[in-house]
Formats: sequence, structure tokens, C-alpha cells
Amino acid sequence: MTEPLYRMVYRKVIERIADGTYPPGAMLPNEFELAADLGVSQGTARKALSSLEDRAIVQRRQGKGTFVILRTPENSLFHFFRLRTKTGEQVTPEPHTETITKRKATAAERATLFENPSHVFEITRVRSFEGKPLCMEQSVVPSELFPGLMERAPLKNALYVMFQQAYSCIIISAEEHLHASLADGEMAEFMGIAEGTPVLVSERVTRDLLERTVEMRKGIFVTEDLTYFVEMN
Amino acid sequence: MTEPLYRMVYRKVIERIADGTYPPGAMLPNEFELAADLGVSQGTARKALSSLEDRAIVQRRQGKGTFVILRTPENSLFHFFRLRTKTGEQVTPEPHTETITKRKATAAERATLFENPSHVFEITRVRSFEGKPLCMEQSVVPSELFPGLMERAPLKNALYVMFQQAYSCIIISAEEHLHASLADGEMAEFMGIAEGTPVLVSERVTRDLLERTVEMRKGIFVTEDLTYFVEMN
DNA sequence: TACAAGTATTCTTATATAAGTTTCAACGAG
DNA sequence: CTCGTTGAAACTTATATAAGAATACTTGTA
Repeated sequence: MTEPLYRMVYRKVIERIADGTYPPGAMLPNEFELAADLGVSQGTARKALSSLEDRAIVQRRQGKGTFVILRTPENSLFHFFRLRTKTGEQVTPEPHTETITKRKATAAERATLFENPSHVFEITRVRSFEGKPLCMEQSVVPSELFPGLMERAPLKNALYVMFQQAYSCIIISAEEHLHASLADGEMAEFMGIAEGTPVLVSERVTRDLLERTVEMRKGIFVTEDLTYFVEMN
Repeated sequence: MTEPLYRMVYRKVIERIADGTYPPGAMLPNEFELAADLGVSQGTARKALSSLEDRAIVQRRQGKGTFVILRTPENSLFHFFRLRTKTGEQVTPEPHTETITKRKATAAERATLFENPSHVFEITRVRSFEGKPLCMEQSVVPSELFPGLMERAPLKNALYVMFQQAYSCIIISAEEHLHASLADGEMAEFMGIAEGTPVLVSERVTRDLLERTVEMRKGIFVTEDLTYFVEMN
């Protein structure tokens, strides 16, 4: 019933990462220091750090130390952009067009996003791969959580890297719902593909370190040459 | 350089599950017994059991014991059948038609499947949900690994449950490649849907406890009312 | 039914050794 | 003297053992 100590350590470390005590990429105190600091034994601190590593919140390297995960364009893309070539290779899409607007949140957005925001930023991007239009992504985030976002345009390829660097908001997990559909007229024109092309539609909610739902994203993918890759364990 | 002890314990337990020493659903010896048996300390055995639990190979319950995972139609479906309703509820499809044939393996199948089989069983099933055709699945398995499979028809809804119960073959992981497509004439007729309906196509390879690729599966899903659910961590 | 005893696991602490990484001073070759 | 190598020291995490306390579950008994 009561929370195990290692769980408490786990939470405390997450708190400290979230409040900037341990900034992105920073080295954490070693196991003994952390243990002494929180009044537990080294083994208990170790167990907490291990599960933080399992969740990809920190990285540990023998002989070096424990570091807060640093989102790079590479690992962010690898983790959250699931399109692969037919042979399984990673795809690096090139940004194409980008628009950012601020608008009122829809009822669904207000209900889902963190702190029931009244206003959101909507970031729409078309990306291409090897010259062909590849996907259209529309990302919706609470405006209060990302002040000054519009002034940062044009945004980098990897949104989540920017979220971490500029806002200390570390994206940890996401849920996606996929379905097959046909490109309608508007969509086709926007992306530069033929109307009626089969497309993979994804609707994602994204959560950060503090389990806050910080993004809703809709993606339209052209999967003529590519596939969406899923692992099940 | 040398294999850690806990890793050895991990392997030994997997071996014993695979060779039937610990059959599906069976209780393993407790941590102290297992440790004594393999000549390690209880903490080391514990570490191995924990990682087996992380991989969903065993289930542990404080006060009860450690048990070999038992695939039930429920958990198998939950884990490997990813279609959900728009509100996120689990879907239980009803089997519709089923055909099993034995045939020569294609070059791709021979290259991918365990032990480069010359012959395979091909299980084709159409399933429906709430009266509507939902999906067509074509599962290909090496015939040598599943002797007498054809005599078992009609197969149950959950193939992997039967693999475990009848052949002690425990499915642990799978990789899937998804893309959007249009139902062609043959496909449409077979499933009872309109030609040109957008469908989600999945190509899966499935691995068992011993990391053997024991199945290749192609699925065609009608995602008009349903979505394919993916979690990213 | 309620309670107590027994069993099994988890949680926590403690200690020791192994093994990677970095730093830096000492040393030798040129 | 300068440069590069060597090696020790100090740091880190990783592995392993041992042992006691707390918690969860089962079962026997009143």
C-alpha cells in the first residue's frame, strides 16, 4: 500500500529534472551521493536510476555517470517518427512548408490537453522525402505551455528537441491511432499528391515527463514507398 | 567480457520453459530454490526473474510465486491484435471463414522463417466485427514446427494460444510494417467489401521465446470504424 | 466466518569486487 | 625543451552476495 522507497527516489529525480535542478544533458549525482541526499541506501537509489533508464529518462554509462536524456534530432526521429523504407531503413524527411497560427482550442483539445487550455498553437508542416511529398503533420499544443513559440519560426525539423531545449518539456511517450483513408481534395492539393491516393492517417497524443498531455498531432502519410514500423513486445 | 551470472540464470530459465521443464502456466521454484539450484545467490536469481517479468515471459505476484506466462485469448488479443474502437475499447472479432493449406515456401519465406523450411502451412481467415467484414489475415508458419496443424481445424480465434498449448511455442514479440492501400478486386470479393475501399495492410514477422521467427503474417484491415493502436515509450 | 500461522515475495540495507572513464603526473624519445 | 606514451589514482557504474524487515497470499484451525 505504501510507496516503496525506490519509487519515491524515482519521483524525486523526475521532479528535479522537471524543475530544472537537473537540466537536459546534465550529469546526476552519483549513486552514493543521491542515496545520501534522499536518505536511502545506494542499492535503492540504483534501482530507481535503473528504472529511469528503462523508461529512457536518463542514460547511464559505466565509468562515466548518469545523465538526463538529451533529445537529439536523431533519437527523437527514431523514436517518434516511425516511417521506414521497405528494407527497414530510417527515413529522414526534409521540412518543406510550415505555418504556425494561434487559435481557440476546440472542445476536444480543451478536454484532452494539459490544463484545459483556451488557446493553442497549431503547427502545420509538409515534409518530403527524396523529392516526393511524404507527410503532412498538424501539431496542436497549449499556447500557455510554449510562450513565444510563434517567434521561433521557422522551427527545426524535430519539434520535440526544441520543446526540451527551449521549454524543458521532455517528451517521453505517445499513443497513436492509425487508419487508412483516401486523400480528399483539400489534402491532396495541400500536399501535392493526387486526389484519392491512399494515405495512412495517424492521430497522436503526446505526453511529457510529468505525464502531461502536451500535444495532439494529426499526421497524413503517403505510404507508397514507405511503411509505418511497429514493434510489439 | 564474460556473461554475467544473472544473464546465465535468465537463459537457463528460458531453456527450461522452452523444453517443457516449466510448462505454460506452471509455477517456477522460488527465488531461493532457483538460486541454490543454479549455484547463485537469491539476489542474482531475483534480478534474472525481474528481467523475465519485464519481457512478459513470466508473471510474478508477491506472496504467490512466479509463473510462466499463459497466453489467454484475452491477453493474446490485447497484445497482438491492435485494432480498437474510436473510443479506445478493445475489439473482439468473430471468426468468419478459415482455410488451411500446405504448400511450398516462397523464397522470401524460406529466407525469413526459422530453419529455412521447404514447406509451410498457410492459414487464411476472414474475421468480422458487429456484422461487418473487418479483416483478412494470412498466417504462414513452417510446417515442420507445427505437425498435424491441418487436422486441428477449425482453429480457435487466437492462434498464438494454440501455438503455446499444442506446441509449447510461446510468442513473445513481433514486428509489423503498415501501409495504406486500396482493396483490389480479389481482395474485395474475398472480404465482402467494395473495391477501392481504403485498407490498412500489415506485414508481420513473429518471434517466439527462443527468438525464432515462427510466423509471417499479412493482414488487411478495414479501418472505417476502427483504428490501429500504437504506444510509444 | 475470523483469526493465526506459514510461506513466498518484495523491499531495504550493507558490503565487496569488477570494470569502464577521465585526469594528470612522470617518463622517455626525439 | 617538447611531444607523446605510460600508468596510477580517483571517479563512475555494474555485478554479486548476504541478511533482515515488510508485505501479500494461502491455508489450517477455532
